[in-house]
Amino acid sequence: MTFKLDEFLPYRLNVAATRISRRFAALHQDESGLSIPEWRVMAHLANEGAVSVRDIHKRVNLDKSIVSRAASRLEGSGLLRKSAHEGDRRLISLELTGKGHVMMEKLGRIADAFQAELLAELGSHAAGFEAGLDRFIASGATEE
Amino acid sequence: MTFKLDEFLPYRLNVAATRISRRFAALHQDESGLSIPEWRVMAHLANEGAVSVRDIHKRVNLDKSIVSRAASRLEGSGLLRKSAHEGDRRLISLELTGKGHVMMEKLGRIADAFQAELLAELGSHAAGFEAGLDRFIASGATEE
DNA sequence: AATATATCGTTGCGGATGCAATGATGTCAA
DNA sequence: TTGACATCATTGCATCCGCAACGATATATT
Repeated sequence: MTFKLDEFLPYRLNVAATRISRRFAALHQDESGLSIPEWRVMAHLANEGAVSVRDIHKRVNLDKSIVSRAASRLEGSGLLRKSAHEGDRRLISLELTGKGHVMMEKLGRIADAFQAELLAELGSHAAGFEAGLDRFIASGATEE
Repeated sequence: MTFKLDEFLPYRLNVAATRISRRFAALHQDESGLSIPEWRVMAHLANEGAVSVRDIHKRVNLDKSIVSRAASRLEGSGLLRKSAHEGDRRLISLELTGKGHVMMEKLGRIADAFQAELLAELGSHAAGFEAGLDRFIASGATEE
């Protein structure tokens, strides 16, 4: 048996992703209480303004149902607002509330600091690592 | 707002890991029917012989409960055998059956081929990518 | 205009996950 | 020896996830 799990890229990638996610969660969890899907929705809205569930679903690698439920929870917490899209009544516009913007202000800073920390850990391997990630992310992309 | 989700390493890492896992699942799923936890347990047993639930839990980044349930399913499929550890009756020895070894023979080849494919996709970035993964994997390790 | 087809968001449901008991067994110290 | 504490595997339970309906609305075709 030549195969070694420890050297298997899918396994290694999964372990690394899990650990990094946990480290990041530990940094913001107390303050934000956001789950990963909630965090992604918020982060996307912070940059994009008013957007539909479908837009987020496509841009942020989350199933429609997950975006929908995350949005409902965030609405319940007063972090975002849902409103009818004028013109196409199938769509729903999601946008951050004032409270949501305040939170994302803080989380953005925490995230930027963490990103810098990770890049420092990568050191000279950062460029190669990012390039590799790009290839793997592109490899399974849902083409449109 | 300076923060961009697309450039955020935890996000990128998660997306890459998910896509690679799906690609690998698509390669072996029809033949094996194994979930990720089941695959990890099998792969570990193929290399290590008789081992306890706890050993796998520590070596393979899975919760005890997940290992336990995966092992029960695999036992039901006739791929592994549970037996009492002589000496310490708290422990349970897990080991592949003949059928399990046959399956891992095939899966090992599939996995090796996929690994080669991924390394080819990384091309010149492979070394940097692996080095980066090493750092991130080490960074959250459960020290002992 | 009327019907068929496509798209959007939500919800149901089966299964997986993670964490905290639980019961059984081992170890250590008085 | 006895009792306190640690360790192991399993199980319960709340939650989350992914997929497949579903109802509502838009678009395309005739």
